[in-house]
Amino acid sequence: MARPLSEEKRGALLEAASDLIAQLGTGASTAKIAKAAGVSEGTLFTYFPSKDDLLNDLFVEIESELAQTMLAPYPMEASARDRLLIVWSRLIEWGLNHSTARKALLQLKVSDRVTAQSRQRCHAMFFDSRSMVEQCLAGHAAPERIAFYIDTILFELADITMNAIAAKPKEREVIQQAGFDLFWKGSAA
Amino acid sequence: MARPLSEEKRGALLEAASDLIAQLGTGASTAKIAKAAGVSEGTLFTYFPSKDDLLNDLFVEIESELAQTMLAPYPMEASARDRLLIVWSRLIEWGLNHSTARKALLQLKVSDRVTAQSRQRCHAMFFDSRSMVEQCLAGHAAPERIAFYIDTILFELADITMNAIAAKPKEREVIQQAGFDLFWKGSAA
Amino acid sequence: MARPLSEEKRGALLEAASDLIAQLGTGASTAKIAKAAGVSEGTLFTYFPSKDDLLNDLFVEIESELAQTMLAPYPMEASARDRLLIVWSRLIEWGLNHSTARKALLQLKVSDRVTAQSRQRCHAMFFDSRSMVEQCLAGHAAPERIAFYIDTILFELADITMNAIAAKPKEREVIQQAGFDLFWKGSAA
Amino acid sequence: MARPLSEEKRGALLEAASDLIAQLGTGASTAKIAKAAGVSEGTLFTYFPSKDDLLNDLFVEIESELAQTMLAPYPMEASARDRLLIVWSRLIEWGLNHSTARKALLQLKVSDRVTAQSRQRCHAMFFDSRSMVEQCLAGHAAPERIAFYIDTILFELADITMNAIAAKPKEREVIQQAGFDLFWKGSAA
DNA sequence: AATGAATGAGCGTTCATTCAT
DNA sequence: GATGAATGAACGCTCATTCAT
Repeated sequence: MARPLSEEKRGALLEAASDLIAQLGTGASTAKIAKAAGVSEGTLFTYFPSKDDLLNDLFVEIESELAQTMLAPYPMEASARDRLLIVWSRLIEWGLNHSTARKALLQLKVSDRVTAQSRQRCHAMFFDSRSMVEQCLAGHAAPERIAFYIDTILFELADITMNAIAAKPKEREVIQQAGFDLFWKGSAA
Repeated sequence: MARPLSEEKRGALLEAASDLIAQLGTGASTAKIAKAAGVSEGTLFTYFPSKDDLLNDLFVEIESELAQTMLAPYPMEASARDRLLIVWSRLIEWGLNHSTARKALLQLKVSDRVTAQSRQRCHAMFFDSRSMVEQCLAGHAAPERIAFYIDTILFELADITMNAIAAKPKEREVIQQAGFDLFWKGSAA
Repeated sequence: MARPLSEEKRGALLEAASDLIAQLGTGASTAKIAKAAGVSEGTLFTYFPSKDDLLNDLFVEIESELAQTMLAPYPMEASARDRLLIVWSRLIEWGLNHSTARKALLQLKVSDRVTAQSRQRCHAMFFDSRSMVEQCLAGHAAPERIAFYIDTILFELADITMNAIAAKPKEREVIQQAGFDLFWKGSAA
Repeated sequence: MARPLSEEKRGALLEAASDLIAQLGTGASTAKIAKAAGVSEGTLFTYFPSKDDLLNDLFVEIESELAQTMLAPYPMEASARDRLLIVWSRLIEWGLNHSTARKALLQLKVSDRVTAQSRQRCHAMFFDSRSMVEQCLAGHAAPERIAFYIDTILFELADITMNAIAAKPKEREVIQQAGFDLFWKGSAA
């Protein structure tokens, strides 16, 4: 009976990959990643058959964490705007608390080594959150534009806003609010 | 005397670099770029002392083209909204007409091989366009947020919009308008 | 665990380097050296982090072998002149038996890629031999010139002598003796 | 009628080559040498068909200058020892006054790109000086060893002595004398 | 004759991956 | 399962030399 794969090592590898990819881009070498994770070069390949697999798994892992965060319960009695504001705040907060992961994600999104399939898988993980936001926008935005606001604008606008906050951390409150206002007012029918 | 540097070859190299970087990221090899440009590997380095120089020059080149496009005259008698709509349309049109350049730009922006200095140089090239947009927003948006709307939101939102259009080219008109509306309504005081 | 570094391969690399550097100078390529050693190009760099390291290690290695040879016991009852003659003979013999190593050494000494530190390390390895020679010269040479004779003249004169022998191997005995006589008589007070 | 080759440019190229080879070894690039000489890369090759030719011509040039120096008249009435001392002094003085040329020479001697023919040509240039030294040693050294002393020892010993002086310039007088004494006393029959 | 752009082989080095231990 | 030595194809870049100007 062989030794089982250690979840701990897998995690260390993903974290090391996240750090190094954030820093150096997807060109970060497997040797460096393995070393940063405290395992040998060969071990990386028992957890991820190839570097592409590591990249894709990392992408899914990070998106998955974000999706989990978004899934936390929302106060159902709050107004649509207020619930959407919570979505917005969670997005921003997660990004600021996971800035390396976010940087890594940026690199991964832009790389053609992350497959369409991985992207699709991640998209699916946001199904519930998406539905929730859909409800929030239901009475507020033009129905035919709702898909555009959610799928195209919301997350990307949050990303932009986070970049602005990252550049001027002291103005976080103001920028965060300005970003939300832009989205809310801009999406009004 | 001797043979003069050929602007044609320089152009071919930049174009080849643009294509391959759009496709493969900044990891695209100088050998491939030279081959695609129809010159020998060594020749690349007579035009660009190093790959980093090529990357930076390409970045500046692309941004410069975009900046030129934005600089074309605007009808001074048009309303603020209409003039901003022209800005928006030019941005989108340029992006759609130069989709590889835009993809390459995306990769370059995300790479730390493009220096702060190059980014600064490009930022400066948009000074006039920026002033113009500032005037458009003057009576429309809250004064303290105008900088945020221009420096952080406008171009990035256009990028997002272009991505959406690229994914669904048939809905171009609709998406382009939805993006503009979001910006205009969202930025109203 | 894993495969241990093979002392055999390291040796083969150093020997191949010695041969090729003797022949072609320090410009001998790592690819040629690896091939001559029967390992792949990459393997060279698992044994020596860089070509400079290889060069320095080789320098130290060769000097070390020579130093070992010189360290063999000397008949304590022999006269100063006779003991010095043994030093001289060992020097010449080593040189003739290791003519490629000696040629390589010549190239390495002349290269600025061999660091001051490596040279210092090697100098130190001859400390005991140096002391012995010092004793031999003690009653024979002018005290203020002993350092000059040892540090500057002895080894270099042996080198010159070896070159002469290499050019006319048949006259080895005569040349070897002539070289020694020059040193012994020339250094007399 | 084509433009004649300029002796000035040829000289500048040889001098630049001397400097750079002294500094960087024979690996110094033709481009750097041309630049240092203030001519274009291509021009180097109208004066020297190949880098090997440049190397060989430089070797001959430097040796030739030294040979010229040695050829200056000697006081015929002086004793053999005194005349030999003049030879020795000129050798040392030339070396100290032309330290870059000497360093370059060292690199060239050790390189297999300098052909046996070039070496032979240089050897021949010292014919007269050699005869003169031969006369000086005639009544002093064992006849069968005179060739060894002249061809093998004299110049090389001077080289060694110069290195020692270069390392400790303040002790020039002492070292220069010690070197000569070693040669004179060492070569006595 | 002079120039320097053009060339492609070669350089030292890195890399993802394999496999003996 | 874990290790890290082994591999050889690429990589970015340099070079001696050629040749259009």
